[in-house]
Amino acid sequence: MNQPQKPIHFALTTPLYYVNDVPHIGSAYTTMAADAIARFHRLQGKNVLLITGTDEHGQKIQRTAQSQNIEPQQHCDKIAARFDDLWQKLNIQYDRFSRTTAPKHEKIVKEFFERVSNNEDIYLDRQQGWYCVSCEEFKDERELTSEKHCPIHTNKKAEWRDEENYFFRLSKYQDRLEHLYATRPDFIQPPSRRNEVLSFVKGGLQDFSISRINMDWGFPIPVNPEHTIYVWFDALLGYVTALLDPEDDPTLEKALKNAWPINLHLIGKDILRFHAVYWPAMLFSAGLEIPDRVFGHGFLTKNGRKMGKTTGNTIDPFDLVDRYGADAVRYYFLKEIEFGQDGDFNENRFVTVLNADLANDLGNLLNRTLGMAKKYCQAQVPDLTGEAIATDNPLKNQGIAITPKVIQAYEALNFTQACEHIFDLIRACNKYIDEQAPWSLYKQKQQDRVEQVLYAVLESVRLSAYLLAPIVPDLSQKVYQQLGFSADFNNPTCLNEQLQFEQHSAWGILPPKQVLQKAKPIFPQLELSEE
RNA sequence: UGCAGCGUAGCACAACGGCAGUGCGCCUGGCUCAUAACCAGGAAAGUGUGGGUUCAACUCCCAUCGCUGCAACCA
Repeated sequence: MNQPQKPIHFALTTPLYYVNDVPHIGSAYTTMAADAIARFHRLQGKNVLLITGTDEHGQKIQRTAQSQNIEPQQHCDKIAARFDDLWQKLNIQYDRFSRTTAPKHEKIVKEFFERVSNNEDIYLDRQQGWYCVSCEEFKDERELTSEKHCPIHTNKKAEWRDEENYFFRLSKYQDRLEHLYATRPDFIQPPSRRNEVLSFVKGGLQDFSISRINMDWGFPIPVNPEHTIYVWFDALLGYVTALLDPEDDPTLEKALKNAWPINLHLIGKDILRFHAVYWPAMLFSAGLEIPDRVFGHGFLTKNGRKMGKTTGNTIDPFDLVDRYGADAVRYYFLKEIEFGQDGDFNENRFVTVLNADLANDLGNLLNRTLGMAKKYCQAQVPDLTGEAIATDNPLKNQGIAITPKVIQAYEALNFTQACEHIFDLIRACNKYIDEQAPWSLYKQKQQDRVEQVLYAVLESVRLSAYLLAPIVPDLSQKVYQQLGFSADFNNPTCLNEQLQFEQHSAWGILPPKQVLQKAKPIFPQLELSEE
């Protein structure tokens, strides 16, 4: 028998990214945030399931593949691999990579469709109108430009379509959705996004089409193979398929057995409606529970301007990681951009922020302190414990105070605030060293005081690194290593065995006389590199 | 056009109706343990604009300008 699995305590998803093109910075942003949240929960000893993946069906994919003279599946495989590459580079620890072209996914979609259909929520109707292939959507005539071009894809002409489609009876769920929003005010976050959804729903819901005709890259509608299931109905269910263990039969029952409902869907604000309106309605129809929370984060700009391939104003995530490293990229986007709001990427600012926080405030702090420990304490942690440090020691007090604040910030997905609390402590350490001037105390032969000071600083650095680990795991790892720990923040087993939260999130646990390693800059100062 | 939000030092953000703060940058000084680092002091906004309520307004109200988001199937 297999060992009984620990139940999932926290399941979260990124979107299943559309494989129309190689991953862009927006996908990376969502995924970095998701990974930080996942790591935060794992740090607390929870069994976490982080789901990401790719959405691979639709006419756009079909046509893209065609234009390159390859099979759609070949194209999908190629692009999906690129996503995975980027996640490796960014040190993303996902648990499931769900692809909508997976055979087991088809089974799940079919079963789900039948449930919804049996509930009489699917019907056939005629749809006429202008269709943008790039959006895979029907457009209102008034939305289009005078040349009948889609407003989003201004280089593409919309096509006139007159076809029969299957529709999902979204309108039926108007009341239940409104009740959901009213009774669970935290379901949609942040509040500004919630308001948008509320006002949208208040305007009255119309049924939406869930199939396309004349398109074969996708799953056929079970009752009518002439029709292909439209991307959203298919893609959202990828979250369910992802829950299947490898040995499971692909049934809804199996999929939902241990991690349903999902605790958090993390998405960009552009796909909020699908997750906050369509998705819960689909789940209502199928009789499934609703996820706990949907968080729509903001969009990124570059140098204050909208990003876009047509304007050439883009950020290549691969290039950014290659030039600056995963921790730097993760830190900038999570700390420097308020999560939920739009934010800007500016390379100048990127470099100054990283140098100020990671190289100078934190990196140099560790470096200078280890230097003193080597000179004054034989490269060992002073023979003290946290308890031996005076109760009025400012670092001790601040160290004790920050953990609950940081936890709260992480739980609210407020990475900026979590970092700010941590860096308050780090800056306090630098100030404390200056005030205490251990080098003078040493010359005055006040060894006891030197040791008190260094212990308090080393321990505060340790705590800071521990609390930063969800955001900059490799950096935290280096700090811990130099402080004489062997545990690895990237290794889940270590988290449970050597880095337990109750112990390491407390101030004062640095083991007396632990042998310190050689000081080596954990984060070298960056220089603004040429693009 | 309708609904929502935003507009605060050079930049990015903060401020239960009660002395407008923080980080980056800038100037001056200090220190020497340290990654030209760190610490201290300073210059710099009177809060888009015009009214109103109040003993007191960045905060509440009205108007106005500017920007952003949403308004049916777009990461």
